[in-house]
Amino acid sequence: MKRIRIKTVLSGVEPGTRVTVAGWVRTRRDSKGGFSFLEINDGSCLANLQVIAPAELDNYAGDVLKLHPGASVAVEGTLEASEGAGQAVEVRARAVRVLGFAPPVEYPLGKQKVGFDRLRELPHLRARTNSFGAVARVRHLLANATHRFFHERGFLYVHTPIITSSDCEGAGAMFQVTTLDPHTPPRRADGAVDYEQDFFGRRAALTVSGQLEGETYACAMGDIYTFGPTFRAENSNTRRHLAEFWMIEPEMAFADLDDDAELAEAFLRHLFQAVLRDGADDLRFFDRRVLPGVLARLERLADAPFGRVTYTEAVRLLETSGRAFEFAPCWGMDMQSEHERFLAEEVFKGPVVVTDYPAAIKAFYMRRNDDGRTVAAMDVLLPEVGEIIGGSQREERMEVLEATLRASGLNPDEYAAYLDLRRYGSVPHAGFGLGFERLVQFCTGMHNIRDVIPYPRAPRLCV
RNA sequence: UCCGGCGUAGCGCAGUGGUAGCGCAGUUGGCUGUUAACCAAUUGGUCGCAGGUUCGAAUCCUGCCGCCGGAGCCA
Repeated sequence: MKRIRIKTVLSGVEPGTRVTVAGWVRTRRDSKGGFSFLEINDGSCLANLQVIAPAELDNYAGDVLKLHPGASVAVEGTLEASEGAGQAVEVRARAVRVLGFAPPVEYPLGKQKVGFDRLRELPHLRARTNSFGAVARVRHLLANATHRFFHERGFLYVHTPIITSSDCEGAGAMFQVTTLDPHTPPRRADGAVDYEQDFFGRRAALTVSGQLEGETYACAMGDIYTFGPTFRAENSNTRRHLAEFWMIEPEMAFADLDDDAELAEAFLRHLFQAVLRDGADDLRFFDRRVLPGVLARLERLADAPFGRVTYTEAVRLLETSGRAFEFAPCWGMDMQSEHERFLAEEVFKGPVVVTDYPAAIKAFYMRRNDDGRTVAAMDVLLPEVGEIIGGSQREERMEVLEATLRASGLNPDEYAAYLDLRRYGSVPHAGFGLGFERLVQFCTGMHNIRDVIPYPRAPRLCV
């Protein structure tokens, strides 16, 4: 079918031009003046295209008057300046071809309001709503802006594995991958399941992070990034967690924590500017219908310089703030979200990078600082959301890394490959991780993370 | 996982012990270059499931299931 997208039609096609558009009917209004109005949406943009379907059409009574929300049509006609007030242009149809009717009694997305909860039960249809169409477009923009940003800076996109051998991933809750029969798995003499007979000859699971594999490529290619799905089997029931989510993880060789923080700041600013530039219509929709103020928030952040503070200074700021927190701040604690928000919203009044956390509350791979009690870690905190990025300079000194592994109760033998990077031509390197859905959540103002990914997976949710 | 809230018509909701309601959608009719169209009529419910208290339960109690919010964990 030779069709033109509605986005294109609405962005400057000359009145008088013959066009063919195709899409789904949002609403139909009949006029006794001898025609019907059809509002058509094809997903290319938020706006609908108004179609004038004259009663003279052969199939007016037979088809057009039977169109309801959800029906699909192809319309051939002429673009005209609109006589009505709601739109600049409209298409006067010479032919309306029905591709598929949508029975109004059955179709769940009519003209009535449908809540996000209900739409979550209809993942195959919810992209046809204004909200989820807008989310899908913004999500695409952000993904595209991510690749552009790293490509322009010479970062290599590395595809890290989805299935990993669990031995090397630490103790997080993982989804096991197996082809063994769960009822009658092969057993070893001691009664344990014999994973040597499993598909991979050993236990395997879905990845929780591409970082370790990303580091191996950074320690050969220089600057790399990963952008792929990750999986956590934790029983988290919150509006900020998914069992399957996408993560962006850059990793830079010959880089320290300062380089890392600079990259994070430039990256976020690039993303905000890209979505403001290319997603303006959708952002206005979110600002109007989802979260008033989300647009101004993005505009503020797109140019705001990031604050910078060490964890130790941050705790002092919290302690001397005079603010009564639910959890009293003290050195050594993990920062609560109330603390993070206070720092970003009231102290720095903008994004802030907190660095050099206590070693005790951070992962084994983060580089020990000379003070012996902190590590070169950073979190980027945003107003109103808290942490959006977590990163660190990695420990590149083999003896220190080995000692930390042991102290963490981990077996260095299982990290042989990771240690090899330090054994052979070790270099300082640093990176961070950004949860993509939380970024989409932040930019759209959508409240629940399950509504910014097409098919959300969470405890008891795999529709 | 813990705490709190909710579950009533296709959808969004009201109804705190006495015959189950409103709005939207649907259907029918009317009207109109309409645009969240409007006006009138009308269809539609085993009140999440199971048990209990009571003359009587959507309403009170217990258990279960599901969803939402907050917390923890984190991204």
